[in-house]
Amino acid sequence: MDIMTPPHSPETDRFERISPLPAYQLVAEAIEREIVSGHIPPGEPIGTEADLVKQFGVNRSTVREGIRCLEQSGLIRRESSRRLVASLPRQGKLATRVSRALILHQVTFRELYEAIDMLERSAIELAVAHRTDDDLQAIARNLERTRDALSEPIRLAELDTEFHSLVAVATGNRVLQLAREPASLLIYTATQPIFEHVPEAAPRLLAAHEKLYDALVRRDVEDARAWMRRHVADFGKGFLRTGRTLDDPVDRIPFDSIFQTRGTS
Amino acid sequence: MDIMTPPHSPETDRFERISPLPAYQLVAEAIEREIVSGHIPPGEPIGTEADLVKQFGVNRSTVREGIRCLEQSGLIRRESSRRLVASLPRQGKLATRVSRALILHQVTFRELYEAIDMLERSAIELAVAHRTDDDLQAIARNLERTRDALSEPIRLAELDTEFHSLVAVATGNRVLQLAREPASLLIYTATQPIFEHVPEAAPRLLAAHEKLYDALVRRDVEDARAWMRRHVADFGKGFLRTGRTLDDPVDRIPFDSIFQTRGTS
DNA sequence: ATTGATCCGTTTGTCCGACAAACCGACTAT
DNA sequence: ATAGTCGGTTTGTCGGACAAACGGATCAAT
Repeated sequence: MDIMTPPHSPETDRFERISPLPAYQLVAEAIEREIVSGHIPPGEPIGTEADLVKQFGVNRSTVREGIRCLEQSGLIRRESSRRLVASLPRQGKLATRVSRALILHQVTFRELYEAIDMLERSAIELAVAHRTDDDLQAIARNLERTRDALSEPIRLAELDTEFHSLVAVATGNRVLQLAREPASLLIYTATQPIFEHVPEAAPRLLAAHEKLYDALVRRDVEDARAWMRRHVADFGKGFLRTGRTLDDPVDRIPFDSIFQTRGTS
Repeated sequence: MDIMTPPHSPETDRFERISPLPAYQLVAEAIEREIVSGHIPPGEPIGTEADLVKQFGVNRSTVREGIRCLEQSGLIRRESSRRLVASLPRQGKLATRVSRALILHQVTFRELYEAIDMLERSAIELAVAHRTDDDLQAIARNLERTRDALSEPIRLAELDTEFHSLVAVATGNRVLQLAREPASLLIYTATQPIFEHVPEAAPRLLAAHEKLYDALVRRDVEDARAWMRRHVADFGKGFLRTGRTLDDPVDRIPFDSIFQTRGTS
């Protein structure tokens, strides 16, 4: 992994960039600038392809290629396949992208486990500080459903994921939410087999979630962090009991459940 | 922010997706599958446009639109503007995207500050556990350069960013690296003014970095976390002294330093 | 009057064919 | 061996074209 190059290194580039970018990129950048600068607020319609052809004075094919780029980057979205509107990149899509990248880079379960340990303890700490009553209610409902699903591995895995997402929402911190989401997506695929192989996993999960809920109610940071650590450690132990080892790369088996970048959205 | 919908909810979708996706998306997905499944390893060339036209039996325009999508998502890269090759999405590009999204969603400095506090303490903790001698050397070199740049705000901001990136690299954990990078990019823009407005900021930064380095050398987790907390707190105080408040949204002033999604790469 | 069906212009997705410029590799001359 | 030339290849862009889907308006029916 290379280190991020600082945004601008004054010595290295003595001349202006000499490559006139292809027109479709110029189109994309022009529209992009209008959106990120706020001139086109989210929800506002971009013109039709014909409009853009007129405005930019380029061919329709060129406009279309530019649009594809923006569409892919999430800055424009289509309502009803007809209306192209400016849009804020959806966090779910971004997280999905990042997850996929992590898989392709073959990160190990150890990395995933360690990161989640850190991220989830951070999340619960901030959630303790910022949770509202609404957050608590949402989590309580999740606990309710979890109690009813103790014998359904698939449902349990979903509810576990949801629990941690709700905790993240309770932080009121979108930076941390977006930071932890990719890891959360990745671990989902490893969760379900645990409930199938390890009988005590389900009740332990419920117990931990309840303790975490309690800590959130009482705003007890230490307790919250401690239980989250145990909860994540439980996952680690359970994971090992499913026969895999921590140094395996996060694999590419569950593609279809992860790679829903296109589709319903 | 809405809650992440679980990867697959069995009740909701009873029928197959009925909309035959546009051909260019099918092209994109087909190639995407070949890449993520590993059939086309990174670096391997995709065919020319003419090849793809033949293989998919669609028009060249359609192929091109599909290619634009993949290019944008980072699964395809071009060597020499001629050769299209499969590629692993670069973490820098992903992080840039996420940063941009956070700006567009107008996250506040408070969110950014809290998240960084958590993420950086996590990073330093993992770095203490996993750092190699090479990591230490790289950080030592960064300290050296920092000592020489105490009176140059721009350079200091760059070196600070680099320091924390190096710590992240020292974790050996790419999940955490990718989780913290977007926040790191965002804070870079807020760092430089601090060195201009707050005289003691530079020496305090250096002192903190040196203490953190020490803690890494001695593998002292508690010390490392404590100093990181102080270091981040320093940033917070310095930030307030530049006249802004924590509840301002992270603003869109420094576009050009952030939005380098296209260009040199 | 509200509901339902029909019609027409618009917009998108796709195709075809074409051309200039840039690129690549081979070939030639020094 | 190096430099320069040349021709085929590939990309970027263009113009035009058409079917299908969509949206809105008009008209018919309850």
